[in-house]
Amino acid sequence: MKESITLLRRCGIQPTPQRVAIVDSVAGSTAHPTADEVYASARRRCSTISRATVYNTLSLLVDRNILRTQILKEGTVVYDPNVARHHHFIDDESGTIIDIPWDKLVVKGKENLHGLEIRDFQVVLRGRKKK
Amino acid sequence: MKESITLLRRCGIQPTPQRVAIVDSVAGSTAHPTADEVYASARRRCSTISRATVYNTLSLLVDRNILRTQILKEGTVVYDPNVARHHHFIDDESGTIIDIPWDKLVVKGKENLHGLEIRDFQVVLRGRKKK
DNA sequence: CCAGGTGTTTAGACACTGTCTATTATTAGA
DNA sequence: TCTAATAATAGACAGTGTCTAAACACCTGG
Repeated sequence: MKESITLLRRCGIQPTPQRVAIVDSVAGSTAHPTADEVYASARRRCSTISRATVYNTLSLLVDRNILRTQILKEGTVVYDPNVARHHHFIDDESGTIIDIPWDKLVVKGKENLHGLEIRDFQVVLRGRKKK
Repeated sequence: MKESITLLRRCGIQPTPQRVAIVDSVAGSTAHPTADEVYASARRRCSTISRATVYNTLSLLVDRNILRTQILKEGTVVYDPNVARHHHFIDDESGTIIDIPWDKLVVKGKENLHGLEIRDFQVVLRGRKKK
C-alpha cells in the first residue's frame, strides 16, 4: 500500500494528499492521460484538489523523471508514465495511444543527417488497431 | 505571378483575395506555421482578413491536400506545405521544425507489430541544429 | 503555547487556440 | 438588375495552460 508516498519521498517531494492522489492516478499505468483527465481522476480520490495543483504536480513529476510529456494529441500534452525510450502508435478511431517497445523498431540512416545533433527520437505510427 | 489563384482554381476553391493571401503565406515554403502565424502573415497582405477565414481556409487547403496538419508543437497544430511523406527534426532551442526527406531514414520491424494496421508513420527527432 | 517562516493549495483571472453563430458582403448566374 | 448561393466578418464561446494573491499547513525556536 501507498508506494506512491515512498515514490514521492524518494524524489524529494513532500507527499501531500493531493500529490498522492495524482501519483495514484498516473503512475504504473499504460495510459497516456491529459492534464484534465488526471484532474478528473485525482478528484475522485481527493475531492477538493484544484486544477493548479494538478498542473504544478505534473510538472514536478516531469522534472523528477517520473513522467514524461508527449506531443501526440491535438491541442494538449499527454503524460506518459513510461519514461524509458519507446515508440508510439495512435489509433485513428479512438485516439488511443499505445506504447511500442524500443527494440521492436530500428531506425537506420540517422548518421547521415549532417548538421543535426540528435538528442532523442521516436517513431510515431498511426492506423487502426485490429480486433 | 499569381500562381496561387491557379492553384486554388485547380482545387475547385474560389480564389478570393483573402484565400490568395493565405495561400501566398504558406504554399511553397519549408516553414511549419501555426494558424496564428498564418493569420499574421496573411494580414500583411490583406489587412481586413479575419481569424475565422484563416481557420476556414486552412481547413479547406488540408481537405484539398495542399497542406497537411502536423502535431509537433505543444498546444497547437502546425501546417505543413510539404504533403509528401517525410520525417521531422525539431530544434530544441528554437522549436524550428525541419523536414527530413523520406528516404534518408529507414524504419525496420513494422511487420512484427501484430494487431496494428499501420496507415502512416514518421520519425520525429529532437536535438540541436549545428552551425 | 505562540510567532514566524517555508512550502503547499486554492480560486480565480488571464492568454491563447480553435470552433461556432449570426450578420453582412460578395459573387455568379438568370 | 435581381436572386440565390457562397464567403467573410466580428464576436461569443469552450478548452488548455499559466500566473497571482490569498489562505492554509506544518515546522522550528523561543
